[in-house]
Amino acid sequence: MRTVNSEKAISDVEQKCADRGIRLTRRRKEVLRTLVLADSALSAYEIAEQCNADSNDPMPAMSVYRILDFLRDQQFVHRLETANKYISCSHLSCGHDHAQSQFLICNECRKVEEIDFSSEAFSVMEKAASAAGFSSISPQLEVRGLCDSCETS
Amino acid sequence: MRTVNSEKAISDVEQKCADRGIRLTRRRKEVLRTLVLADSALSAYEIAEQCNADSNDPMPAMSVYRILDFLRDQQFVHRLETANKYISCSHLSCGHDHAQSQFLICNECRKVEEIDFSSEAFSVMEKAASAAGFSSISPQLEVRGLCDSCETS
DNA sequence: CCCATATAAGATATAATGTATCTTTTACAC
DNA sequence: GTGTAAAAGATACATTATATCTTATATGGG
Repeated sequence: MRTVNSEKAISDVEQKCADRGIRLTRRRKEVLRTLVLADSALSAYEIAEQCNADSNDPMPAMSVYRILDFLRDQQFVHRLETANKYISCSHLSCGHDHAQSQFLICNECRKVEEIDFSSEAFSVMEKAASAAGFSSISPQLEVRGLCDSCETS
Repeated sequence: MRTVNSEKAISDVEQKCADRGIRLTRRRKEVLRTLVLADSALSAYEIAEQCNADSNDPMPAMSVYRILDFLRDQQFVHRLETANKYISCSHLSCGHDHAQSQFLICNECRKVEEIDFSSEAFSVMEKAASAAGFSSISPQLEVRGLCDSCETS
Protein backbone atom coordinates (compact mmCIF):
# COMPACT_ATOMS: atom_id res chain seq x y z
CA MET A 1 0.00 0.00 0.00
CA ARG A 2 1.16 3.41 -0.86
CA THR A 3 -0.14 5.00 2.27
CA VAL A 4 -1.50 4.10 5.64
CA ASN A 5 -4.17 6.71 5.12
CA SER A 6 -5.92 5.11 2.19
CA GLU A 7 -9.27 5.14 3.88
CA LYS A 8 -8.88 8.74 4.89
CA ALA A 9 -7.90 9.67 1.35
CA ILE A 10 -11.02 8.04 0.02
CA SER A 11 -13.34 9.65 2.51
CA ASP A 12 -11.67 12.99 1.82
CA VAL A 13 -12.44 12.50 -1.85
CA GLU A 14 -16.02 11.70 -0.95
CA GLN A 15 -16.22 14.95 0.94
CA LYS A 16 -14.74 16.90 -1.97
CA CYS A 17 -17.25 15.34 -4.34
CA ALA A 18 -20.07 16.29 -2.03
CA ASP A 19 -18.71 19.84 -1.88
CA ARG A 20 -18.52 20.00 -5.65
CA GLY A 21 -21.98 18.56 -6.14
CA ILE A 22 -20.76 15.55 -8.06
CA ARG A 23 -21.21 11.88 -7.39
CA LEU A 24 -18.58 9.44 -6.26
CA THR A 25 -20.50 6.37 -7.29
CA ARG A 26 -19.70 2.82 -6.21
CA ARG A 27 -17.92 2.16 -9.51
CA ARG A 28 -15.90 5.34 -9.29
CA LYS A 29 -14.97 4.56 -5.73
CA GLU A 30 -13.84 1.10 -6.76
CA VAL A 31 -11.47 2.52 -9.34
CA LEU A 32 -10.21 5.21 -7.01
CA ARG A 33 -9.67 2.73 -4.21
CA THR A 34 -7.76 0.41 -6.50
CA LEU A 35 -5.41 3.22 -7.45
CA VAL A 36 -5.03 4.50 -3.92
CA LEU A 37 -4.14 1.03 -2.68
CA ALA A 38 -1.86 0.19 -5.59
CA ASP A 39 1.86 0.02 -5.06
CA SER A 40 2.46 1.50 -8.46
CA ALA A 41 0.86 3.13 -11.44
CA LEU A 42 -1.62 0.84 -13.20
CA SER A 43 -2.89 0.57 -16.74
CA ALA A 44 -6.64 0.84 -17.30
CA TYR A 45 -6.83 -2.89 -17.90
CA GLU A 46 -4.85 -3.64 -14.77
CA ILE A 47 -7.30 -1.52 -12.82
CA ALA A 48 -10.21 -3.50 -14.26
CA GLU A 49 -8.45 -6.75 -13.43
CA GLN A 50 -7.80 -5.63 -9.88
CA CYS A 51 -11.40 -4.51 -9.40
CA ASN A 52 -12.53 -7.88 -10.66
CA ALA A 53 -10.26 -9.65 -8.22
CA ASP A 54 -11.76 -7.60 -5.42
CA SER A 55 -15.43 -8.02 -6.21
CA ASN A 56 -17.93 -10.23 -7.96
CA ASP A 57 -19.40 -7.52 -10.07
CA PRO A 58 -17.30 -7.41 -13.22
CA MET A 59 -15.76 -4.04 -14.05
CA PRO A 60 -15.53 -3.60 -17.82
CA ALA A 61 -12.41 -1.92 -19.12
CA MET A 62 -14.53 0.64 -20.94
CA SER A 63 -16.04 1.75 -17.67
CA VAL A 64 -12.57 2.13 -16.25
CA TYR A 65 -11.68 4.54 -19.03
CA ARG A 66 -14.80 6.58 -18.48
CA ILE A 67 -14.28 6.67 -14.77
CA LEU A 68 -10.63 7.61 -15.17
CA ASP A 69 -11.74 10.55 -17.30
CA PHE A 70 -13.98 11.66 -14.48
CA LEU A 71 -11.34 11.19 -11.79
CA ARG A 72 -8.76 13.01 -13.88
CA ASP A 73 -11.12 15.91 -14.52
CA GLN A 74 -11.45 16.20 -10.77
CA GLN A 75 -7.67 15.95 -10.30
CA PHE A 76 -8.00 12.87 -8.12
CA VAL A 77 -5.99 10.81 -10.56
CA HIS A 78 -3.18 11.55 -12.99
CA ARG A 79 -2.36 9.90 -16.24
CA LEU A 80 1.33 9.21 -16.82
CA GLU A 81 1.62 9.94 -20.51
CA THR A 82 5.02 8.37 -20.92
CA ALA A 83 3.85 5.13 -19.34
CA ASN A 84 0.20 4.85 -20.41
CA LYS A 85 -0.63 4.32 -16.78
CA TYR A 86 -2.68 5.98 -14.10
CA ILE A 87 -1.87 6.91 -10.53
CA SER A 88 -3.82 8.51 -7.73
CA CYS A 89 -2.89 12.04 -6.84
CA SER A 90 -0.65 12.19 -3.84
CA HIS A 91 -2.56 15.18 -2.50
CA LEU A 92 -6.01 13.70 -2.12
CA SER A 93 -6.23 14.85 1.45
CA CYS A 94 -4.91 18.35 0.92
CA GLY A 95 -7.27 21.27 1.02
CA HIS A 96 -5.65 23.30 -1.70
CA ASP A 97 -5.42 22.80 -5.45
CA HIS A 98 -2.56 20.94 -7.09
CA ALA A 99 -2.54 22.11 -10.64
CA GLN A 100 1.15 21.31 -10.80
CA SER A 101 2.23 17.73 -10.99
CA GLN A 102 5.71 16.50 -11.64
CA PHE A 103 6.60 12.85 -11.66
CA LEU A 104 9.82 10.94 -11.30
CA ILE A 105 9.46 7.49 -12.83
CA CYS A 106 11.97 4.72 -12.27
CA ASN A 107 12.65 2.85 -15.49
CA GLU A 108 13.66 -0.22 -13.54
CA CYS A 109 11.16 -0.79 -10.73
CA ARG A 110 8.48 1.56 -12.13
CA LYS A 111 8.26 3.43 -8.85
CA VAL A 112 6.67 6.84 -9.25
CA GLU A 113 7.24 9.84 -7.04
CA GLU A 114 5.02 12.88 -7.36
CA ILE A 115 7.04 15.92 -6.43
CA ASP A 116 6.81 19.66 -6.52
CA PHE A 117 9.52 21.29 -8.53
CA SER A 118 10.53 24.64 -7.20
CA SER A 119 8.82 27.50 -8.93
CA GLU A 120 12.34 28.55 -9.82
CA ALA A 121 12.84 25.36 -11.83
CA PHE A 122 9.55 25.86 -13.54
CA SER A 123 10.21 29.45 -14.42
CA VAL A 124 13.56 28.49 -15.91
CA MET A 125 11.73 26.02 -18.12
CA GLU A 126 9.08 28.55 -19.01
CA LYS A 127 11.74 30.98 -20.09
CA ALA A 128 13.36 28.42 -22.37
CA ALA A 129 9.95 27.47 -23.78
CA SER A 130 8.99 31.06 -24.34
CA ALA A 131 12.20 31.68 -26.26
CA ALA A 132 11.22 28.80 -28.53
CA GLY A 133 7.74 30.14 -29.19
CA PHE A 134 5.74 28.36 -26.51
CA SER A 135 4.47 30.84 -23.97
CA SER A 136 2.07 28.55 -22.24
CA ILE A 137 3.29 25.18 -21.09
CA SER A 138 1.73 22.41 -19.08
CA PRO A 139 2.83 22.01 -15.50
CA GLN A 140 2.77 18.23 -15.83
CA LEU A 141 6.22 16.89 -16.28
CA GLU A 142 7.39 13.30 -16.37
CA VAL A 143 11.03 12.65 -15.77
CA ARG A 144 12.34 9.15 -16.33
CA GLY A 145 15.35 7.83 -14.52
CA LEU A 146 16.56 5.35 -11.98
CA CYS A 147 15.62 5.56 -8.37
CA ASP A 148 18.50 5.37 -5.95
CA SER A 149 17.76 1.83 -4.86
CA CYS A 150 17.65 0.53 -8.45
CA GLU A 151 20.74 2.48 -9.31
CA THR A 152 22.90 0.94 -6.63
CA SER A 153 21.73 -2.62 -7.29
CA MET B 1 9.17 20.29 -45.21
CA ARG B 2 10.87 20.86 -41.96
CA THR B 3 14.12 21.99 -43.50
CA VAL B 4 15.51 23.03 -46.82
CA ASN B 5 18.47 20.82 -46.07
CA SER B 6 16.69 17.51 -46.06
CA GLU B 7 18.99 16.01 -48.64
CA LYS B 8 22.05 17.19 -46.81
CA ALA B 9 20.72 15.74 -43.57
CA ILE B 10 20.27 12.38 -45.22
CA SER B 11 23.67 12.31 -46.81
CA ASP B 12 25.18 13.37 -43.49
CA VAL B 13 23.49 10.40 -41.89
CA GLU B 14 24.87 8.17 -44.61
CA GLN B 15 28.33 9.44 -43.80
CA LYS B 16 27.85 8.85 -40.10
CA CYS B 17 26.68 5.30 -40.74
CA ALA B 18 29.73 4.65 -42.89
CA ASP B 19 31.92 6.04 -40.11
CA ARG B 20 30.23 3.80 -37.58
CA GLY B 21 30.45 0.73 -39.78
CA ILE B 22 26.70 0.23 -39.93
CA ARG B 23 24.37 0.04 -42.87
CA LEU B 24 21.86 2.65 -43.91
CA THR B 25 19.84 0.33 -46.10
CA ARG B 26 17.27 1.40 -48.65
CA ARG B 27 14.47 0.64 -46.21
CA ARG B 28 16.12 2.56 -43.41
CA LYS B 29 16.74 5.48 -45.68
CA GLU B 30 13.08 5.45 -46.71
CA VAL B 31 11.94 5.73 -43.11
CA LEU B 32 14.51 8.37 -42.28
CA ARG B 33 13.64 10.42 -45.33
CA THR B 34 9.96 10.25 -44.49
CA LEU B 35 10.63 11.62 -41.04
CA VAL B 36 13.06 14.27 -42.24
CA LEU B 37 10.54 15.51 -44.79
CA ALA B 38 7.56 15.33 -42.47
CA ASP B 39 5.99 18.49 -41.19
CA SER B 40 5.33 16.89 -37.87
CA ALA B 41 5.94 13.87 -35.71
CA LEU B 42 4.49 10.70 -37.22
CA SER B 43 3.25 7.45 -35.79
CA ALA B 44 4.85 4.24 -37.00
CA TYR B 45 1.79 3.43 -39.06
CA GLU B 46 1.75 6.91 -40.56
CA ILE B 47 5.36 6.44 -41.58
CA ALA B 48 4.49 3.16 -43.29
CA GLU B 49 1.58 4.84 -45.05
CA GLN B 50 3.75 7.68 -46.23
CA CYS B 51 6.44 5.30 -47.50
CA ASN B 52 3.77 3.42 -49.38
CA ALA B 53 2.53 6.61 -50.96
CA ASP B 54 6.07 7.37 -52.10
CA SER B 55 7.02 4.02 -53.57
CA ASN B 56 5.62 0.85 -55.05
CA ASP B 57 7.39 -1.46 -52.69
CA PRO B 58 5.10 -1.84 -49.69
CA MET B 59 6.64 -0.99 -46.34
CA PRO B 60 5.13 -3.20 -43.62
CA ALA B 61 4.47 -1.51 -40.30
CA MET B 62 6.55 -4.16 -38.57
CA SER B 63 9.58 -3.14 -40.58
CA VAL B 64 8.98 0.45 -39.59
CA TYR B 65 9.16 -0.49 -35.93
CA ARG B 66 12.37 -2.41 -36.43
CA ILE B 67 13.90 0.39 -38.42
CA LEU B 68 12.82 2.97 -35.88
CA ASP B 69 14.61 0.94 -33.22
CA PHE B 70 17.75 1.10 -35.29
CA LEU B 71 17.44 4.81 -36.03
CA ARG B 72 16.76 5.58 -32.39
CA ASP B 73 19.77 3.57 -31.26
CA GLN B 74 21.83 5.73 -33.55
CA GLN B 75 20.15 8.89 -32.26
CA PHE B 76 18.91 9.85 -35.71
CA VAL B 77 15.33 9.68 -34.56
CA HIS B 78 13.54 10.34 -31.29
CA ARG B 79 10.41 8.80 -29.92
CA LEU B 80 7.97 11.21 -28.31
CA GLU B 81 6.73 9.15 -25.41
CA THR B 82 3.81 11.39 -24.61
CA ALA B 83 2.55 11.27 -28.18
CA ASN B 84 3.47 7.77 -29.37
CA LYS B 85 5.09 9.39 -32.35
CA TYR B 86 8.51 9.66 -33.89
CA ILE B 87 10.49 12.61 -35.16
CA SER B 88 13.87 13.01 -36.79
CA CYS B 89 16.59 14.53 -34.67
CA SER B 90 17.07 18.18 -35.41
CA HIS B 91 20.83 17.76 -35.22
CA LEU B 92 21.41 15.25 -38.00
CA SER B 93 24.04 17.44 -39.59
CA CYS B 94 25.91 18.35 -36.44
CA GLY B 95 29.23 16.79 -35.75
CA HIS B 96 28.83 16.44 -32.02
CA ASP B 97 26.63 14.19 -29.92
CA HIS B 98 23.20 15.20 -28.72
CA ALA B 99 22.46 13.04 -25.76
CA GLN B 100 20.09 15.69 -24.49
CA SER B 101 16.77 16.19 -26.15
CA GLN B 102 13.99 18.37 -24.89
CA PHE B 103 10.78 18.80 -26.79
CA LEU B 104 8.03 21.34 -26.73
CA ILE B 105 4.84 19.87 -28.13
CA CYS B 106 1.83 21.96 -29.07
CA ASN B 107 -1.37 20.31 -27.93
CA GLU B 108 -3.31 22.10 -30.63
CA CYS B 109 -1.36 21.93 -33.89
CA ARG B 110 0.99 19.15 -32.76
CA LYS B 111 4.03 21.19 -33.72
CA VAL B 112 7.19 19.95 -32.05
CA GLU B 113 10.27 21.99 -31.26
CA GLU B 114 13.45 20.31 -30.16
CA ILE B 115 15.33 22.65 -27.90
CA ASP B 116 18.28 22.67 -25.59
CA PHE B 117 17.42 23.60 -22.07
CA SER B 118 20.15 25.45 -20.33
CA SER B 119 22.35 23.24 -18.21
CA GLU B 120 21.17 25.45 -15.38
CA ALA B 121 17.58 24.35 -15.96
CA PHE B 122 18.64 20.76 -16.05
CA SER B 123 20.72 20.99 -12.91
CA VAL B 124 17.81 22.56 -11.07
CA MET B 125 15.72 19.57 -12.08
CA GLU B 126 18.44 17.15 -11.11
CA LYS B 127 18.62 18.71 -7.69
CA ALA B 128 14.89 18.32 -7.15
CA ALA B 129 15.03 14.74 -8.40
CA SER B 130 17.96 13.90 -6.22
CA ALA B 131 16.14 15.20 -3.16
CA ALA B 132 13.31 12.80 -4.01
CA GLY B 133 15.62 9.80 -4.33
CA PHE B 134 16.34 9.82 -8.05
CA SER B 135 19.98 10.62 -8.65
CA SER B 136 20.08 9.68 -12.28
CA ILE B 137 17.47 11.11 -14.59
CA SER B 138 16.96 10.99 -18.31
CA PRO B 139 17.77 14.10 -20.30
CA GLN B 140 14.75 13.56 -22.53
CA LEU B 141 11.96 15.84 -21.51
CA GLU B 142 8.63 16.43 -23.18
CA VAL B 143 6.77 19.56 -22.30
CA ARG B 144 3.25 19.98 -23.57
CA GLY B 145 1.72 23.34 -24.15
CA LEU B 146 0.41 25.70 -26.75
CA CYS B 147 2.64 27.32 -29.32
CA ASP B 148 2.29 31.06 -29.63
CA SER B 149 0.39 30.91 -32.89
CA CYS B 150 -2.19 28.47 -31.52
CA GLU B 151 -2.47 30.43 -28.33
CA THR B 152 -3.41 33.68 -30.00
CA SER B 153 -5.91 32.11 -32.37
C1' DC C 1 34.11 -16.58 -57.06
C1' DC C 2 31.49 -19.27 -53.61
C1' DC C 3 30.13 -20.39 -49.37
C1' DA C 4 29.25 -19.44 -44.40
C1' DT C 5 27.60 -16.38 -41.39
C1' DA C 6 25.33 -12.44 -39.73
C1' DT C 7 22.26 -8.86 -40.51
C1' DA C 8 18.10 -7.16 -42.43
C1' DA C 9 13.61 -7.70 -44.12
C1' DG C 10 9.14 -10.18 -44.87
C1' DA C 11 5.09 -12.36 -43.05
C1' DT C 12 1.74 -13.53 -39.74
C1' DA C 13 -0.30 -13.57 -35.45
C1' DT C 14 -1.52 -11.41 -31.45
C1' DA C 15 -1.18 -8.27 -27.37
C1' DA C 16 -2.02 -3.84 -25.25
C1' DT C 17 -4.14 0.52 -25.18
C1' DG C 18 -7.83 3.46 -26.33
C1' DT C 19 -12.23 5.45 -28.75
C1' DA C 20 -17.03 5.46 -30.61
C1' DT C 21 -21.63 4.52 -30.15
C1' DC C 22 -25.80 2.76 -28.77
C1' DT C 23 -28.65 0.80 -25.06
C1' DT C 24 -29.98 0.17 -20.36
C1' DT C 25 -29.97 1.44 -15.65
C1' DT C 26 -29.87 4.52 -11.82
C1' DA C 27 -30.31 8.85 -9.28
C1' DC C 28 -32.69 12.89 -8.45
C1' DA C 29 -35.91 16.82 -8.96
C1' DC C 30 -40.39 17.80 -9.45
C1' DG D 1 -44.55 8.25 -9.23
C1' DT D 2 -42.78 10.22 -13.50
C1' DG D 3 -39.52 12.63 -16.43
C1' DT D 4 -34.90 13.90 -17.18
C1' DA D 5 -30.03 13.62 -16.94
C1' DA D 6 -26.08 11.21 -15.50
C1' DA D 7 -23.84 6.84 -15.15
C1' DA D 8 -22.97 2.28 -16.46
C1' DG D 9 -23.29 -1.72 -19.66
C1' DA D 10 -22.31 -3.75 -24.08
C1' DT D 11 -20.31 -4.21 -28.47
C1' DA D 12 -17.47 -3.01 -32.07
C1' DC D 13 -13.46 -1.31 -33.68
C1' DA D 14 -9.16 1.73 -34.10
C1' DT D 15 -4.43 2.44 -32.92
C1' DT D 16 0.00 1.25 -31.21
C1' DA D 17 3.22 -2.32 -30.37
C1' DT D 18 5.57 -6.99 -29.66
C1' DA D 19 6.71 -11.88 -30.67
C1' DT D 20 8.22 -15.21 -33.69
C1' DC D 21 9.33 -17.65 -37.57
C1' DT D 22 10.87 -17.51 -42.36
C1' DT D 23 13.25 -15.57 -46.31
C1' DA D 24 16.51 -12.51 -48.50
C1' DT D 25 20.63 -9.83 -48.69
C1' DA D 26 25.28 -8.29 -47.58
C1' DT D 27 29.93 -9.21 -46.30
C1' DG D 28 34.24 -11.57 -45.16
C1' DG D 29 37.18 -15.77 -45.47
C1' DG D 30 38.53 -19.49 -48.15
